[in-house]
Order: sequence, then structure tokens, then C-alpha cells
Amino acid sequence: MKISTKGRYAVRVMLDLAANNTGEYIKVKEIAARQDISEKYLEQIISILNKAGFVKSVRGAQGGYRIAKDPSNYTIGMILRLTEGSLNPVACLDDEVNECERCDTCETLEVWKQLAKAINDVVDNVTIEDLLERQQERIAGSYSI
Amino acid sequence: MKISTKGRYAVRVMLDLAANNTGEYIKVKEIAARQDISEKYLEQIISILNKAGFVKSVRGAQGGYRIAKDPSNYTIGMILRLTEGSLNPVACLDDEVNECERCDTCETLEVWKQLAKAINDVVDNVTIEDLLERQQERIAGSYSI
DNA sequence: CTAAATCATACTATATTAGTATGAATTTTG
DNA sequence: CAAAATTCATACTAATATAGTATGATTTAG
Repeated sequence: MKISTKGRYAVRVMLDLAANNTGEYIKVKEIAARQDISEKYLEQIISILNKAGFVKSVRGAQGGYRIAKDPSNYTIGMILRLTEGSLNPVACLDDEVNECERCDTCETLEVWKQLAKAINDVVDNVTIEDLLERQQERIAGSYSI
Repeated sequence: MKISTKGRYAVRVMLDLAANNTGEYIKVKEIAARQDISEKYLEQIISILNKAGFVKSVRGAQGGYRIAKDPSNYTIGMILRLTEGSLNPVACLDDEVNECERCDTCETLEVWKQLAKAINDVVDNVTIEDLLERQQERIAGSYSI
């Protein structure tokens, strides 16, 4: 029941791109340094975000990435599902075609459904913008003291 | 973010023992047959439940297992945490000693905390008794039609 | 004593995780 | 134009987790 580094890093990348967005393209190297993540691993992760259109890229020297739309468009759930796959706690909930013949009489399935709903309710109701705002409040707060 | 077979089977074993509880001891072989789970694998799982005192065992011929207390005493959360380990979505939440130095400024941590709470709220509020009742209602319903 | 059961532990095959490594393709810049 | 800087694509690897199997010791009823 753990979220892997792939998913967690992807969220941090999106937040990093949002926080450092000036319209310019940001290099993987910079993000990796700021976030303390392996450059090469980050390349793979950001490539997933790129293919999904969550970020835009420019190749070649002075190339890089920027967040595609406003941070309010990206929920944590979208990013996690993209990178981690389904957030459902059991495979039975993943596809319409359940291979399990027990589903009809499976009392536990209801619990997993409840659990899936609870998980989705959280991750689908926090956006990168929310995280960005909290971050900015935190920074503002740290100066005023 | 999946619950493994170990945890899911453990819940099913507890429900099976609750549903078939007559005070007699029930053999692994019977549970395995009813639940369609490998006997040997089930032995390992029920052994965890036994060591934790969730079930009682009698060794030797005519031995077996029975649920230790009333089914209302066992939440899904207890069983999953015992067999799966922590249900926290990230390791940062697992021990007091966070190895991560980013925690102070980690905006994502708040989301993971919310997620952990949501998960715990579900699994800690469903007991084996609840599942048992639903099962009995279902069976009663299927007869009356 | 024997059969039936739990108990304990070692082993195995597969998949996943968390990266590294290599190099091609593209674009700016000197 | 050449070199450097960058993304893009893919293959590889080490470590760990998952989902069991296998072997056999221990215990108890009959």
C-alpha cells in the first residue's frame, strides 16, 4: 500500500515546474538538483508527464520543460494514476472484466470499494495549485518571523 | 497501492472462521477449500494471525483454528496492518524518525497524511462482525427470492 | 503406534522498484 | 559548420517484494 518514488517524484516535479514557472523552459538538471533526484531517473518520469501532455518540452541546447496548463488543472490523483497506474487497493476494481468469480458473494469487495472511494476523494481534490499556495504561504510565513 | 494477497486472504480467513464458528476447531484444509486458497500459503498466513492472538490453535489430529474473540473485536485495519505492515502511503509517515530532511518543507507530506487518515478511517471502522452480518443478510435474501 | 494436524523454515519463480548506462536526435551557440 | 547542451529512447541491473512450494519436525487423538 505504498506509493512508489515514481509517483511521488512526479508530483514533486509538477510542483517544481509550477513553482519555478516563468514561461521559460526548465532543464531536468535543475529540477533534479533542486529536488535531489537522480537526473536520469527524473528524465524517465518527466517523459511520462510529457507524453501525457502534462508538461511541454523543447529539445536541444537551452531546451527543457514547463508545465503545460495552469497548476489548478492537475490533481494529485491525475499525476499518480498516470505514473503509478490505478490507485485501487485491489485488482478486482481495476477492470470491468473481473476474473474473480467470487465477486458476487465477496463481502470484502465492499470494503475495497469504500477504500478506493476514500483514496480517490483525497487525491482528486488536491491540485498542484493547492500545494503551490501552501508552499508560498509557508515561505511568506518564514520571512515574517 | 495494492493490498497483497496476504492481507486480503487474512481478512477472508478471519471472516471464514467467524462465519463457521461453532466453538469447534477448524482445519486449514477446510478453510483453504472453502476460500480456494493454497493450503500451505494459508498456513503461513494463519500462523501470523495465531501469533498475534487473533485466532487460537490446537495442534495434532482433530486440531485446527478458531477465532479468538468475538468478530466485533477485529477491524479490517487490525488484520491488514498485522499482515501487510503499515497502511501509510509513504514511508515518511511510518516511523517517528524521519530520515527525510525535506519533511519540514515538503508540501506533499500533507497530502499523504490526509490520505493515510482517509485510509485508516475506512479500515478501522469495519469489523469482521460487519462483514459477517452483510454475508448473512445476503444469504437470507437469496433464499427469500 | 499411526495418522492427522499444526508449526517452522528454507527454497523458488516472477514481478516490481529504483535506478544506471548507452547512445541517438535535436537545437543553440561559438 | 562543429561542438556543446539538451531531450528522447531503450536496454540493462541490483535489490526487494510477492506468492507461493517443499520439506520436515512437533504434537495429539484414536
